[in-house]
Amino acid sequence: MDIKLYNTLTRKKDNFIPLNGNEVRMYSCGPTVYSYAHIGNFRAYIFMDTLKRMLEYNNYKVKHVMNITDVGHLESDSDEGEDKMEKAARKENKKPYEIAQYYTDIFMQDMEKLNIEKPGIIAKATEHISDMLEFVKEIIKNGYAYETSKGIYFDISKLDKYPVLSNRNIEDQIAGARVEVDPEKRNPFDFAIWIKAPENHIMKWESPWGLSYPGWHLECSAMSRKYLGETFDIHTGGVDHIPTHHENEIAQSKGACGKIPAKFWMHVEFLQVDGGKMSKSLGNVYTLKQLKEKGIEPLAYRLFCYTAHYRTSLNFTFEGAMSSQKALNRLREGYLKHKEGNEKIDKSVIDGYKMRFLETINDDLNIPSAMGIVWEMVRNAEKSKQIADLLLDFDKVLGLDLINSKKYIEEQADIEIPEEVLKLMEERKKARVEKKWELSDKLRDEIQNMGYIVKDTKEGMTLEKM
RNA sequence: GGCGAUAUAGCCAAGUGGUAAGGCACGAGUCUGCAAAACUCUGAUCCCCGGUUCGAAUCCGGGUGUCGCCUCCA
Repeated sequence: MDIKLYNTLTRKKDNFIPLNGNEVRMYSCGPTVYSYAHIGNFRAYIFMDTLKRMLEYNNYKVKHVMNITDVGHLESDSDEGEDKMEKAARKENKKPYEIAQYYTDIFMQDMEKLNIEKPGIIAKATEHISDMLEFVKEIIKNGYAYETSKGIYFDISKLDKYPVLSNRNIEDQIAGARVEVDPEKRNPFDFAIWIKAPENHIMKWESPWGLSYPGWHLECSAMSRKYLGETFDIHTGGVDHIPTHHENEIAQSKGACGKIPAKFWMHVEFLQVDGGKMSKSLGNVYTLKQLKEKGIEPLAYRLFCYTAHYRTSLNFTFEGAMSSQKALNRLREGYLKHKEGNEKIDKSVIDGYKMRFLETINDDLNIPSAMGIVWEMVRNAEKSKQIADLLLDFDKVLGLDLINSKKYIEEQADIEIPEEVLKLMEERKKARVEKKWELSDKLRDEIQNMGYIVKDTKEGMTLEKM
């Protein structure tokens, strides 16, 4: 079945056909590991993972590369300010490499909690310095770069077209910009591909221009080519990458190889918080850990991301995240009911679900719409193993780890209960047998005051931590 | 100022020409001694104005609001 994907390069949904047979080569812009990744960052990685799963569901083999930026990303996405890594290192009084390792580890753990499949190749910038240096030399050799006192700059006037991803008019941009232009640059939008290191700079390498370090955009050009070749199928990132990072990446690759590296450029819209931007000054930059503290599982956040299409901005609120947590719990219970069901469902119904699901995910990864089908199945009054199996099949794309539903439900119930609460439980049980309802209600209140909610089910009393 | 998005029920949101998916909340009901949970049922004509069309949330024009990028916070 045809797959359609929205391509920022062409500004429309294009038919997706891999360049090389059954193999899809995909590159995703990964994190700059100078701090904790927040839920906005993870929206992008959840998208990247779901896209990859969708392609695999269509029987493609996906070769997936993600970078880890551990050098060269300056405070500004262009080439102003201090290196983010070094700034964090100074602040935390550690070495840049320690900072990188620490935040990379946490990042990978968070990825796992979100059930994001680890990309086959994870490329660290600092481990590819020689590849990048080689890339710079090629750009220079082809006449697309020049040296200044600060480093090697890419000369965008040598390109047939810049920018290619957006319709910006360079002159208008310059007129509206408030940044002072480096007088050594030939064009205001020229950017550094290689930066000469100041005396006190820690991360630096030998090069024909002395001790220096790579510009941020360079790593993606060099590493994507190394692992995926000069041209590959898909490049993913956040919308913030469109105007500078990806634009410059394309410029560099054209400078070195004369080609736009990826056929499809796919961008995830931003996550908003409480209707506005997430920003440190507002104190609303949340991490997965903070969500967890409020009782929202990472997988519930994943499901939350599925409420909106990846190309529309999604408004995060704790209320909204809680609703996804509840929905996830119901989804798990619904799955288990089907798993234990014995109804026979007509094959045409099952095939219908499957066909609609495939159609909708193949239409530019319309997961919100696909979830509508999932709920329709879950709510089907005829409880059937066929539906349970199909839900698991769909979960190959959704990545909600439904197969472990039981485990998650048990984990939520499996809490340590203090002695006193257990004692009150026993008393209440007795009261209920004796039908002393007033006493029973009183004991329930007492237990609740200690932080536990009592539920009377057919199987007996259960406790839930508040 | 430039560029780009977006505006659908209380909230989060699908839906690109034929009379509005889904989730959560609310309300009603089933169950329960009661409650909770679970399950079932219930709600919108789609920012405003004008146009095209037999027919528009969906296309066009003009407004207005919100958001993002260009500029430090993603």
